[in-house]
Amino acid sequence: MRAERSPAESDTRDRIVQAAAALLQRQGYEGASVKPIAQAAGASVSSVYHFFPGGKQELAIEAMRYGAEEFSRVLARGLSSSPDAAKAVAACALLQADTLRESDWTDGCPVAVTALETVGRVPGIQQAAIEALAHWQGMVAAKLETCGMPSPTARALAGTVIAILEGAELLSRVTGDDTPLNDAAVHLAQLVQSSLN
Amino acid sequence: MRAERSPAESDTRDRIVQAAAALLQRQGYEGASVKPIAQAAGASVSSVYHFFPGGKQELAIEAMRYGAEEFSRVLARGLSSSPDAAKAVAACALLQADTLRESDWTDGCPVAVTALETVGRVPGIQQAAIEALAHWQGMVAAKLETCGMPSPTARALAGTVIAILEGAELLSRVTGDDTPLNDAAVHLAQLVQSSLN
DNA sequence: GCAACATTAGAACGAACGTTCCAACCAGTA
DNA sequence: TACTGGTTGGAACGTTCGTTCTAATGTTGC
Repeated sequence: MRAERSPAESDTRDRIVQAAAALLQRQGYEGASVKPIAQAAGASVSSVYHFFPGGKQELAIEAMRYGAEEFSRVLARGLSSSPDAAKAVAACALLQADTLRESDWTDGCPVAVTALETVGRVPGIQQAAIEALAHWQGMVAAKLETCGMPSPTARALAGTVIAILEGAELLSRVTGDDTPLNDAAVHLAQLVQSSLN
Repeated sequence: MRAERSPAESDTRDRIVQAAAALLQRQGYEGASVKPIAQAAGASVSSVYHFFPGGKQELAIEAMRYGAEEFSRVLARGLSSSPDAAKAVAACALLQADTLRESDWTDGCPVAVTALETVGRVPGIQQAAIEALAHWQGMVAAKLETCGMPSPTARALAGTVIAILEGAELLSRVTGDDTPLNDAAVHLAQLVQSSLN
């Protein structure tokens, strides 16, 4: 019937990537082992190695890319929520707080843990993390420029905005309390506002 | 001769804790295994289990406390570097950038990776992380209050200050570039300054 | 010297790790 | 029906994990 690619198998590959992304952001690279990933995806270990001949490392890189895109969409939604960059950036923090709270403090940034854990030891993962962070920074910088901020200033501030989001998420996840992210939202707006003057 | 406690054995215990702290912040909880820790400490595995009957978990908790105190000293040095809270907080970021750069991006926050990795799964570690973060936040808040900021405002802002430090360190470590921390220093000063008005 | 003690080296444990392999399973095509 | 090629289940590989155990090793007080 379908002549897309195959009957329904490529669906398995997607499930594996999603399950890997979920486990990676909860337990990190070393903590998320292959068997539980396959189990969570409703697949078998052989399927994992069939679709990812590069093994766990290749899967982790693709899972990180997948998670990074998901996070990009959340960021995009927050950034487009208001023409005012200060309000938009604050909305990102609040959106993140919602996502995090509703998922019992599990669905956060898919890059932080895995990247920190493997810095300088798994180049492919580090590279994927760098690209994700740069992409997010670019998104925020673009928003800031639409409000008249000069490009270099915007890039630097965007970096700190990402840093605040990452740091506040860390605090919120560890303490199991969304106060840090909510406070960060206020301070983000304040910082951006004072930079636009 | 010495009647302190014992001849030189408790020195071994300290070395184990230090080695564990170092490996934990580089590779996280799952990534830092017991044998390499003992090896790095110049001790044997039996010594680890002799001093820490609770095993890896007990060792990790104490190592995190040790690392957290070290980080507290860096923070204290930065905070006392200027009577102006804005400048003092910025100095913390620059100090962190120095430490990180000089150690080839390894000696950073001893809490972030391990805590994120074990959120909701190793209560003892999470608790130690919460205490460390709260302590640092308290230090920053105290500094802000000396500049006349009301206590609740200071506490909230101090939380975001810690978040920025953590987030910027994440970016710097992953990218291997101290630009995020240097930019964060500028924005930290700016944020605190605008909050003091 | 000897007994009592804390400390250590090294082997050993079962469990879990990432990975590989092969036999069975399906589609779709002839 | 047979054949083909992508997909899967399950067993098996060697390695490493955290942990335990037993001797041997100091070191301290008598």
